[in-house]
Amino acid sequence: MLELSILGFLCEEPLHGYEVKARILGLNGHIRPISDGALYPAITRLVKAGLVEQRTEPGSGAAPRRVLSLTAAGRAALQDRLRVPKDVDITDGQRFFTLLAFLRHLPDRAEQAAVLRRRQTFLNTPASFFYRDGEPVRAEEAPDLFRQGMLRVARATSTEEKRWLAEAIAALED
Amino acid sequence: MLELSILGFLCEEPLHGYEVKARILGLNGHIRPISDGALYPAITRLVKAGLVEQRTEPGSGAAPRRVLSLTAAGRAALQDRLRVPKDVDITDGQRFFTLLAFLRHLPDRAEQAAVLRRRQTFLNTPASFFYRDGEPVRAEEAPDLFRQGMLRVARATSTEEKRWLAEAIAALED
DNA sequence: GCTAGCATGTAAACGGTTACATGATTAG
DNA sequence: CTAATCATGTAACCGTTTACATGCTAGC
Repeated sequence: MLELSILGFLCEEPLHGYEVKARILGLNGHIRPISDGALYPAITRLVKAGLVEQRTEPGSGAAPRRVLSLTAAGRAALQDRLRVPKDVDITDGQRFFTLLAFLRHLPDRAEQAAVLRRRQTFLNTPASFFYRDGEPVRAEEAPDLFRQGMLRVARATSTEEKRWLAEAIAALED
Repeated sequence: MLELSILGFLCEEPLHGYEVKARILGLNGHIRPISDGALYPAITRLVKAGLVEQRTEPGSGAAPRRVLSLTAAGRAALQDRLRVPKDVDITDGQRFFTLLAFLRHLPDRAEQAAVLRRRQTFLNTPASFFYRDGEPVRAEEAPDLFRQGMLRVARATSTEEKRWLAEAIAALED
């Protein structure tokens, strides 16, 4: 997931590590700022795998920067990860949003639509949230105030997401 | 987080591991079903910490069950985790929802309201989501279809959650 | 005879956080 | 002079996933 974000941002333009961190922060808000201990090892992995190239530049008032850019292999890897997401990436909202953030880098609109349709299918399978004795729980019959809240918020999210998915898929298939 | 769920479910009634797993599945839907490799070690940790007691019963048509129940220390630990959630628990939606699921086990309504208020404060701090150059990005000006979708869904979620929080806090302070 | 569900567990690998470490520049 | 921001990195630890392992019962 972190690797996907790094590849995604580098696909737009070359950046140094610190900038990547700032971009990720801007995308997520300050929910879960990414830590250095995750970021720099991830970059090193991508460089070793030949997906990212680096050249060192004098830093603007600080340590020298490692300016990173995507290689051809890196671009291909990014597109693969977007095209063939793992099931987890489709079922976990958090991950799916990260995927969405970079889905524009998939060149083919049909392939973009296919990813959205996978998510749509998941959201439409029953039992994707909050079941009790095999039956979906309605907000009114939730055992307490707090679970009622969970249900309300979950329902609002899912409703809006389904609406958007339908519109977006239609638009991609214009 | 897993430990919180285990403590939370055991607070309602004694259960064996397999049942706990089923409850967690019912709460999350089949998004991220919890794995055995996470569940059983977590139970063992809680037993070692004296928060959970176990007695073995013959299984209904299967291996013998370890029936788990909360100790007094376990109940206290659950309430502590609910009362004094870490910042992560408040800022991460996923974690906050898990917390909500068991918040009814906090005996004091004022303390329940305090937890909700912490979440409310977080949701109202600017920059909690999707910023660019220090400015919040509006859905219309998002760079592409997909990020527009992210924003729409995020906004719908946050709107509904804020509305519910306001109502719930008011209700708790009746 | 086989599959599905019940029920428990372990070991390796992975991805991430936390804490530690360094050092330079700029603004108050 | 001190805090914030820029900029990079390592090491220990932690919780989780994935894969492996076992074995019983009920229904097809």
